Amino acid sequence: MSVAPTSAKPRRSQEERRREMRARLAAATLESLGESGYHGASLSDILGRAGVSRGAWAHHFSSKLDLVALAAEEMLRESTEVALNLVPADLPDGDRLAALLEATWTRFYQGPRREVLFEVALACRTDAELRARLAPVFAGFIAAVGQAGGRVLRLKPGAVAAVADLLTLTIYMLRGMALQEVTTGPDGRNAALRALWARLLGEWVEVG
Amino acid sequence: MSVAPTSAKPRRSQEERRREMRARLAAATLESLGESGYHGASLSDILGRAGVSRGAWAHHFSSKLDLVALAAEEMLRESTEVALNLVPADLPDGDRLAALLEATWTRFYQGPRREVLFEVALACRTDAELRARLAPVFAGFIAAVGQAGGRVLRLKPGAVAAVADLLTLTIYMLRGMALQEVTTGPDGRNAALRALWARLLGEWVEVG
DNA sequence: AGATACAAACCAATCGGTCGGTTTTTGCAA
DNA sequence: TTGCAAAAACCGACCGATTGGTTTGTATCT
Repeated sequence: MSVAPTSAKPRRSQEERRREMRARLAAATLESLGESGYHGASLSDILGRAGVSRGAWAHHFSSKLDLVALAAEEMLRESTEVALNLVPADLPDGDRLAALLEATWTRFYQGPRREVLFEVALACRTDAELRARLAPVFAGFIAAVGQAGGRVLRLKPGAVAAVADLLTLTIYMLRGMALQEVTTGPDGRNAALRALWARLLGEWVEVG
Repeated sequence: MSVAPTSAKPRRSQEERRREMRARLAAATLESLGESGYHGASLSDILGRAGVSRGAWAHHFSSKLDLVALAAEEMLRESTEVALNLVPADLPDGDRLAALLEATWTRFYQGPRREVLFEVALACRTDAELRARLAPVFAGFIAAVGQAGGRVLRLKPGAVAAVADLLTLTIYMLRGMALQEVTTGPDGRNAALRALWARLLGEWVEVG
């Protein structure tokens, strides 16, 4: 009787294996990066989380940096995707500008991704090789945010500033706020500050 | 003939020795942190820069964290001092708000201190002991900036926001801008953005 | 004399990375 | 379809280098 594999015989294809292994390692890397920081995310720690042997890792990656870079690239590319697919129609009526700001905040500057983002960005400063690999992806993300913002926002008549500039200021502001929360923990007053910023911003632009 | 010490006999007092040694180590620590990041600032690297033996270090500090914390504390306290002594009279006439913003930028978010500040702040996230030691000093710095700002800025009639909130938004903005430059290098366009922000801010507050 | 400041050899633990060997999948020839 | 060798996936022991930290001994100051 040629039965189907009973239990321990998944018979996965090599490509399937490869993809799953790399994904598992990348996920564990992000987890370790977020939990222990770039400084504490040792290879042993990552491999332990992923339940992957050293040999397997070596088979798929040429160095630790190679793994970290891939994980960061994947995360950034996903964020870029999200930014590009931002559609104003999804926003509720009423104060749409505030809603947009809030959406941007929760999407990009909250949750475990935020910690990883800061860790990796800062690590790029002192690691030329990592910077070389991630710079284009970072740039792509920034460009996507700018593109989405320019598509969604419209300058009010009489405004004295360009949409792109106001957008950059907004991103800087959110980023500084996020860094604050990374260091000191979440702070409820920041939500009020975002609302305030939306109100100020509303003097110059509107969601269209 | 009891001559004065000819050359290799400085005869420094113990307190003098102690202070100089600790200062030298702290300076080397900041240098290493700025150049190599928290991740790369090893004890060997620091001691090498300072030209200090391992034994001497151990005599003055109980651990690496002890040294790093002291160095960061000193730097933050100095910044706090600077913030507290901020006097609007020093500002030139003309666009005083823009001048104030620019002064804040160059004082706190430019130069080697900035890098160290980010490295240490981020390290605090994943190192509870470091965070415990530096949290009060960080808080003191923030409070000093707020106090100085509140003393220098005056709300214009009809403004809809509190000075403190606008101040916090400004700090967040500068911080996000600084983080950008940390990762991607200095960018001339940011100066124009600061000028723009000063103009927008001028709608609500004035330097008094 | 006694304490403090400093130096250098030394230590276990951990780091990223390598290496020989085993298991699983695959492509091709019989 | 089956047999089988090459290729790819995977494992864990092992490696030299480096980490933060200790220890033992000497010089300098009080």
